[in-house]
Amino acid sequence: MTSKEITEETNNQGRIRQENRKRIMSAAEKVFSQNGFRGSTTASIAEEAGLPKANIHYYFGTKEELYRAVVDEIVDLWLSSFREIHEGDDPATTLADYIRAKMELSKSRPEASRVFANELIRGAPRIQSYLAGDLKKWVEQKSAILDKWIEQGKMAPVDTTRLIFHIWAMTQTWADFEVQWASVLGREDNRLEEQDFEQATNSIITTVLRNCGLLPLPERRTGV
Amino acid sequence: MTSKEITEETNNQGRIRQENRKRIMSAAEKVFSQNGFRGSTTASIAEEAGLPKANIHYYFGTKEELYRAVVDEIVDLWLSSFREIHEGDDPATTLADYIRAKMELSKSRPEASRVFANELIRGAPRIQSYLAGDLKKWVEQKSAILDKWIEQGKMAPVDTTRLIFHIWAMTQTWADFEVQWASVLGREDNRLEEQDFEQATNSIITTVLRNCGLLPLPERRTGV
DNA sequence: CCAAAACTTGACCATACGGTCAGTTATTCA
DNA sequence: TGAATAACTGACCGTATGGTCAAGTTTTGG
Repeated sequence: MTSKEITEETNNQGRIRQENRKRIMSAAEKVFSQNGFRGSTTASIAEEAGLPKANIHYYFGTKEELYRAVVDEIVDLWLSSFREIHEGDDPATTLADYIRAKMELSKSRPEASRVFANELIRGAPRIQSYLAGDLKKWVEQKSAILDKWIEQGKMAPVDTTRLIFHIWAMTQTWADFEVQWASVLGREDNRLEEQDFEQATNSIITTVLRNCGLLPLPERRTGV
Repeated sequence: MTSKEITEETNNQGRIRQENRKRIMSAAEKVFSQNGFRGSTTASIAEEAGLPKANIHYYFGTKEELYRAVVDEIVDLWLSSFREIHEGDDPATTLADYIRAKMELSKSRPEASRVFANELIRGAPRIQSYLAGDLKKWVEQKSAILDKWIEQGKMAPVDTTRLIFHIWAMTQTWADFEVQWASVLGREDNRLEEQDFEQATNSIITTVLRNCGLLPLPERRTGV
């Protein structure tokens, strides 16, 4: 929610409006995630929301406006999920926690992740300023702290910017491309299970911590 | 190209047909990658190809048919890029080579990668059989060989299936979400540069090899 | 050189789509 | 309770879209 009409956000004021906007945005997130902006129809969003089409336009004017509201909410969610990292923190714990938090998002909000992915694939016409602004700053800040940790000998030297990028790639793939991994793993209905997310989380944490010299290398088996 | 009408594939037979199909499919790949199936119009594909719209329908009947032709070609490309791995091969070299090959594809055919990504995000209605068939088999074969290497003490024990998934995630992110990384890196026109791909490739190789115990852990700096 | 086959395309059609609006019903609050 | 405000929605509109077609032009192969 970008700061707009916050006036009536509490205490029954515009209660119906709030509820219906939420309902419509939830339906829209689902439909947009499956068909992208151009491929989604206001009629199908209305159907998903269980409301007549004109109602959607009553609350959101145009399809573009509705889409922006959905994307803005997702961007806010993304940004708020970025924990603060401080110079004094423990690298291994911090990295593992961050990976867990991102995986939790992939599991709980896969549609949001896919709307975002759709937007990126299309060249991100609507979130350019977010990418080159808030997100860029966040990456620079975080990688600066990681670099400090390296200087202080708290972790091994790595390319910290790419480290962050690749953490995102590995965590988001489990939301965006769920069907691919579920199919390859032979899961029913092409949906991943609780346990798949846990196993993936562990695998990513291990990979990242080993890369940063924060986990001892496992012994190789002695040849059979 | 799925084996269809191979008869007229050489020697000027159907030369015009071949050339125009190629031209249209190339334009279609570009348009589909940006708008997905439902969001792409035959008119915009025609414009991109520099041909009248009716011409597209002359060669490909329906939009659906054209889309399938494009997706089939991409699936073939993907499958053919999977190098054979043999039990006797050297793990470090093999893994590094595979990562380089995948990154080469991300750099040279980003649109193809995005069409594929679009299809996955939508739940892969058209490539389900490929995912659960050829691709599943490929992953099982490859991870079996990696497991053998682990048994033989040639590399450290890791979750080989997730290893493969995460290599894909890290390599494809540079094609699918190029605009995100280019924006965060502050690149002009939001396009990645040659050097970005090299750096990313090195980072992924290092990450994977360290994870498998195939690269010595770098020394930590002694505290400042 | 010629006729058959392949290719080309402007004009057209039915449908789907985003969006509007006027008339109605439900809610709020003094 | 009543009047003002907010919410609701069926019917409608202009445009965009996928697809067709018939009339033409070009290419092919004997």
